Amino acid sequence: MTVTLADVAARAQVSPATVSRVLNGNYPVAASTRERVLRAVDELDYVLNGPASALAAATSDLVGILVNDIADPFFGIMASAIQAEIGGPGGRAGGERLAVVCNTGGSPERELTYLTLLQRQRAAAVVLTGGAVENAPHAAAVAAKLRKLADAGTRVVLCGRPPAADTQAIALTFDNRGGARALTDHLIGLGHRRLGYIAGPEERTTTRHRLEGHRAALRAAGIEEDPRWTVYGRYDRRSGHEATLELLRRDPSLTAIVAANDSVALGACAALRESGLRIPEDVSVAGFDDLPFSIDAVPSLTTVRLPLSEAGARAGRIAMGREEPPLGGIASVRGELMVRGSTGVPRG
Amino acid sequence: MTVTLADVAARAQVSPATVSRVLNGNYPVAASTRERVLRAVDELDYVLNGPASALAAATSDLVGILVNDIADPFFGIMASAIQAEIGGPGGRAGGERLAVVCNTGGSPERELTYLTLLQRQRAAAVVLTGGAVENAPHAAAVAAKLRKLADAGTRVVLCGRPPAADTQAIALTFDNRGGARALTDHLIGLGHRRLGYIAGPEERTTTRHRLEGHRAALRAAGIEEDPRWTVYGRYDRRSGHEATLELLRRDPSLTAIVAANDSVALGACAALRESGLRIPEDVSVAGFDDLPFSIDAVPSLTTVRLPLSEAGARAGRIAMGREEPPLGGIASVRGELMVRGSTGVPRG
DNA sequence: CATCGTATAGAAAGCGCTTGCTACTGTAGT
DNA sequence: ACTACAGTAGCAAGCGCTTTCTATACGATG
Repeated sequence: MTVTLADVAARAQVSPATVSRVLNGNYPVAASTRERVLRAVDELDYVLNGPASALAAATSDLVGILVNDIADPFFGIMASAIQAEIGGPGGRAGGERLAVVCNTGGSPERELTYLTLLQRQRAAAVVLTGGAVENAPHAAAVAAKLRKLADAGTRVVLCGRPPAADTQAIALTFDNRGGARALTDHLIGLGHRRLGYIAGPEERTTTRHRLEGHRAALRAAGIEEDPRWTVYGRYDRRSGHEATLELLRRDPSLTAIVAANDSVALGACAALRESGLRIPEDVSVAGFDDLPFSIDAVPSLTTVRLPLSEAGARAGRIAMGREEPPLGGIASVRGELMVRGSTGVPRG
Repeated sequence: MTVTLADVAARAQVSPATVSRVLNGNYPVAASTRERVLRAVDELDYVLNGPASALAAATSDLVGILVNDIADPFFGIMASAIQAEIGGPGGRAGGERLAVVCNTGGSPERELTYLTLLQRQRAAAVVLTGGAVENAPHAAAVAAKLRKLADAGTRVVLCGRPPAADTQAIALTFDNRGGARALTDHLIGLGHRRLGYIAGPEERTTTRHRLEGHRAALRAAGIEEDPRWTVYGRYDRRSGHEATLELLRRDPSLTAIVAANDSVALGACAALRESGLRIPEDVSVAGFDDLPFSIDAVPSLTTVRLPLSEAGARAGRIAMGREEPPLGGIASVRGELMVRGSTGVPRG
């Protein structure tokens, strides 16, 4: 029923081996033969059987991209950049690789499941994006899985994620600590002394690093932090909204709110506005990531720009072996402070 | 080197056939045997070889999701919902399916390439999202490909995309015409008579349908449209920004601007503000889709809410055969007008 | 006690492709 | 003219799994 290599071979009057070689182009085939084969392929409308080919060759042209939340532009932008580098030419079988993004939803189990599924498919490469979960057993399980993938010849790259110990995985990490430090330094420079902080989920590395940067800035300025000033939440606007109301309840005298990311900051802005507070006259707000919509917020959002596209593109190239990995396999990517309208000198 | 089924079989003292049956669970195996096999699997840390299994069984557990732009939350949200329905239990091999999203970047060629790649992998199902390109040869090529996929047993579902002729593909389309009509009716009801329209890329069905709805509303109200009132662009904020400046140049007397989607509307808002115009006092602005950030815009955006998650979930379920397709294989999903702060009665 | 049905396990034939090796040309080197 | 050797093409052995068909063992049945 379905057309196979053998059918093509018969039609082109050559052996299956020859057809395979024409298709994979890694063995000398006379021009006339090649043309005859290609014509047969065309006439029969032949499509290579991926699984069969992967089985025989012991490799596949699948590349996996793991993201925490595909509905979040933060990941969407990175995934897009990674995929753009991978989809291109340079591979087997006509240079096409199937770059697929897998949505873990931030769940450690799903992350592991997807890794297994990719291992099962004998993926050519895997790129993991986003912060990791700080949970020893899970981290160990992931590390073990990555090691196994690497052993099986799968290239592993981490993008915007801390290095995994005992793994040959290349890591491109964002300097979340440094960015957060710069951001809070900016606020302190404006004169703020009472700053609320809306953190992400407590168990994620990204959350911890950003919070650490924030606290380092406070400490450096000799500001003693009130435990009430930190609220943990999720990385979405809803969380920012709720957390802001909570912060306001705990300490109405706050003059600035630093959010875990831009979406959270937007939610915070909404909550402040509903509470009758002006931004930045009454309360300054800062975000993180500099997603596209941040500049359109009113007032536009002061934030830390992360080179999502650039980092993703680089990760993609490394995954394809088209760019040298950084020395030591680890590179830190810095963010850039973007001072805009949502931060100003505190009232009084 | 790598552990195979045979290794597991040897360790468990059973035949490979038995191991396979334990793993696939579709054949009676004595409890004691099953347990012995599972222990061996565990001890050897065995991972099924996907390609081999797909080859032998002539099916795979891969499900493809095609999106136009993964960095756009519109697609991210849909993809997330689809994937959530697919990743779950219910399939072969432990109920795990690899739901992968493929980013076409809106390019017809890439769309076709991905479809071929998925066909090559013998995907279990394919979900295509987003508007199609209105280009006869390409539409025919896609339809042909979809037909072939269906013939090979791949379930094909279109989500937020017009039905494909001569294809058994199930289609869940958004009622873009109706939504746009309601939106412009609302504006006209407020008293607007001079409305600018920022359309998406001219060749997409979504663009055309929304524009048609808009024009139908104008016609029904007896408003004669000035050709200068329509500008085509892309579906991003930048485009909205540029197009707005262009519209303002062409006709400074416009009192309302209807955008192709929310991102475009946000760009329009920014441009208006930069031009010293107030929203909605001087100019009203309306979007489409009701993405999460739209409610946080200042003023919050009047728009048409599309049930992205619901439609995606349904498409996912249909793709998995867990829900009956709609009668006739086609269903139209309606949007809901969300009247918010960005629209008001025109000045004067 | 012979017969049968049922539950469970194994043997073995592929699934469609890749690739190491062998075989056959024709041309170049001596 | 004879060997040597590129340049091509074919043979055939798998890759690791699924599945049909067959075999065995048992308890139930007449």
